[in-house]
Amino acid sequence: MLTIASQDCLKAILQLGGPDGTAVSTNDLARRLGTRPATVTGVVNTLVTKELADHAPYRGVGLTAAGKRMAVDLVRRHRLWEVFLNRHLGFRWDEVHAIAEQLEHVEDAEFLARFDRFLGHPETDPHGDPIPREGSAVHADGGRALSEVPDGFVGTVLGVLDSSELFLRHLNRLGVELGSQVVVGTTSSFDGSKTVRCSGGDGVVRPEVVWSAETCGRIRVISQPAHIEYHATDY
Amino acid sequence: MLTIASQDCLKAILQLGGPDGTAVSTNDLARRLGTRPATVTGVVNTLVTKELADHAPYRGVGLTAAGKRMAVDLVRRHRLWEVFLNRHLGFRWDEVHAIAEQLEHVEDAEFLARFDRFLGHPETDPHGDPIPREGSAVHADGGRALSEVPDGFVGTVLGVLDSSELFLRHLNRLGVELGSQVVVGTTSSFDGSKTVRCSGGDGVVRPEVVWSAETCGRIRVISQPAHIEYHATDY
DNA sequence: TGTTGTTTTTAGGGGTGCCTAAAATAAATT
DNA sequence: AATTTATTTTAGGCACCCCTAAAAACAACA
Repeated sequence: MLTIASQDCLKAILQLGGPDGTAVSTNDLARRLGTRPATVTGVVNTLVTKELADHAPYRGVGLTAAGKRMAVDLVRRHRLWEVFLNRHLGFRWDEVHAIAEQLEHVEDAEFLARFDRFLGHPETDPHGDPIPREGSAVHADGGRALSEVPDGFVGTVLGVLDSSELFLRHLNRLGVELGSQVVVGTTSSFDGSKTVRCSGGDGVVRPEVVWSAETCGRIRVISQPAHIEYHATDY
Repeated sequence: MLTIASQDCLKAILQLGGPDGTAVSTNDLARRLGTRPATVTGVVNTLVTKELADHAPYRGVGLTAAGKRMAVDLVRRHRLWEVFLNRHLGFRWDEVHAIAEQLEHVEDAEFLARFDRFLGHPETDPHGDPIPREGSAVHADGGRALSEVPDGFVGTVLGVLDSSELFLRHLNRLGVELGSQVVVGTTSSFDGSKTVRCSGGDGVVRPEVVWSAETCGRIRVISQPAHIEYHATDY
């Protein structure tokens, strides 16, 4: 049985190291976990003892196979809870993360199996991130960043590359949701910002507005015919 | 913020001390918490420091007003989770307790408010125990033990006075559920056992069987007309 | 009252997770 | 290559929770 601090650390190593398992610095871990580098060293040592992590001093931390399995499972639980919070309790996508943080540490296998069934075996969380199946790895995301698409692009929002509350609240203000249809107008060669026309989840199209390069770089889209109607009143 | 061990201790003091707040011995607490008396003394000291408990050495432990408020809230959360596990995930009443133990420590107020609404503001848990409203005290149970009723009694199972897995599984074997109709035949003056005819939640009546005094003393019933039909095939 | 037996606390020690401050190492710059 | 800067670890403390063993307090009974 791992302590909560250890579990959080495991998950942070996975998330900062990316899918290929790049070694992560204790400094970055400390920032992510809201603690001090010295503390991280301590927690990492306990993980190394349990053979869940590798640690070459001054070279960064990585996960062993067993560690990765546990971390992925933690991500799975976290995202299942996010689905519950969003779909059944009506929390917005910028609110679900913090609460799921508390709930993800429930370990009971039978509970998780039934909970997953109750939710209908969802494939993605409210941010569009894939929910790994039991014992499997996190699969690739699919789609690409909105900042990469050409002018005139028409597609759908699949997910975000930044699930921070700050960014998600920004998207709420812009009216972007998962499944929103987007139509890109032009890109500024000065600052990379784009003019975008976007529909909400209800299909209502908003006037064309400018999205910053920072925003576009964090929105994951897939190209596909959009069902956007242009209303005369928008002009 | 209290640690989980402290919260468990707080709840145990409430439950062992009863509604009137009788002082509880550290020995009893240790048994209930699955730990040692010396450990309990330590945890209780931290609770006293936080002004959540009173402790007169060798005289037992009690709760302050603030401590009781927190303990009742913990009970409330525990029972809400039990309702979810039973109603939405299909766990039996003997299974819900252990899992709810893990879930009850989630503190987020907004989450709890919405969770309660999602469940439809339930009044009792799967064992028939009342769910205290936010900030309120646990109300009295109502009904009486089956061991107290006269021969010929007809009534309904309101709840149990012992929610241990062992006892609940015993009731499953007997086919007793919340809302079961019971008809008492006769009582043995030798060992206090009773002959009882009982219906399941589906209304199907089983043959008359003998329930031990131990069993009868732990089932809470209320007198009311039962809708039990006597089938000839039972004889 | 004194003795016996139970209950409860104190004493001492281990593990984890958190901190700050200082030392050690690595990286960057001159 | 030497020095400066940034990163990371070690060192030393504190709090909490857990244990066992021993001492102290209480309760019951002769």
